[in-house]
Amino acid sequence: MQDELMTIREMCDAFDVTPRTLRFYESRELIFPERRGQRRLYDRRDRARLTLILRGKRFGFSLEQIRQLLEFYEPGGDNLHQIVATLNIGRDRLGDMERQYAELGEAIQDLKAQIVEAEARIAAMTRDTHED
Amino acid sequence: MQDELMTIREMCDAFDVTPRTLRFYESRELIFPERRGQRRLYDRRDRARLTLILRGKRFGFSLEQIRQLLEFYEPGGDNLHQIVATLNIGRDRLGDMERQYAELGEAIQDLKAQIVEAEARIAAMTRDTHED
DNA sequence: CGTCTTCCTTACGTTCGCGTCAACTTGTGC
DNA sequence: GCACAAGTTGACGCGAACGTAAGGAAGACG
Repeated sequence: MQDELMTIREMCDAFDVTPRTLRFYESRELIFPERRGQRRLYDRRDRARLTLILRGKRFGFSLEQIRQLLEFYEPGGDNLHQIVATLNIGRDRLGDMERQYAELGEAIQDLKAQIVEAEARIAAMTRDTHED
Repeated sequence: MQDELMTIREMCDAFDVTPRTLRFYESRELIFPERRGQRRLYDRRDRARLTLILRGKRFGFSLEQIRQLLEFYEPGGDNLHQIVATLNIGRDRLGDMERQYAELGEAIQDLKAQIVEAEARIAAMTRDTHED
């Protein structure tokens, strides 16, 4: 059961990133591809993690924040203290994301209002032009 | 009508940024405070722009993207072509933000599910411990 | 066997967003 | 008048997130 292993190039093509980026994420302990000799091989789990990494980046999270989130998505520690700790990290991140979600909603409303206004200005200008 | 002018220090205290940050934003043409002699003085408009800047940063936008957004929030050009151009920039950003909003919503749901799962694991562990 | 391609490591370079001095001007109180 | 606080302009520094070039290993192919 090879679990759909992919080479670094296949990963780059699939996710639109460079090899350098994948190696960099690995150096920061965000992904842990297998090694067949020297070569890296990425499985389903690595792809899932990379998806979350790129998503997190789009939200403006740092790689370190994302690393903590990933840690949360994978069981990790086996003792209660560890699990509670990562749970709290998850809750913190959730709080961040919910705040950001709410704020983004407002920003979208503001921007929409501005767009409507701009459209009105354009309508007025073209109307004036045609009535000239 | 002084329009509530504030010094750089008052701005820093109000927005929790450093003077360096405000001067840096100015160098990147994000804000344009008046000058009384050498000293900078910030009015209501500058504060509104700074609010949008800090908000944009929280969303992970670059200062350049934010600059374009700000350009959109202020009339700017007086000819039709200019206005249409900035309108399109605004629409692009709106699209970005709406995509991000939707994705963030999903991410929040995912994370919530993970948290519930982690809570269940903790409940099971403590129950086992107490039943020992 | 040599060559080609793909990957590897090492390491220095780059951009963004400021932090951190250093040295100078400018009101402000005493 | 003179110290002092607040502000100013360079200029260099720094961490994050990669880009990029140099040199080497390793399997595939004719």
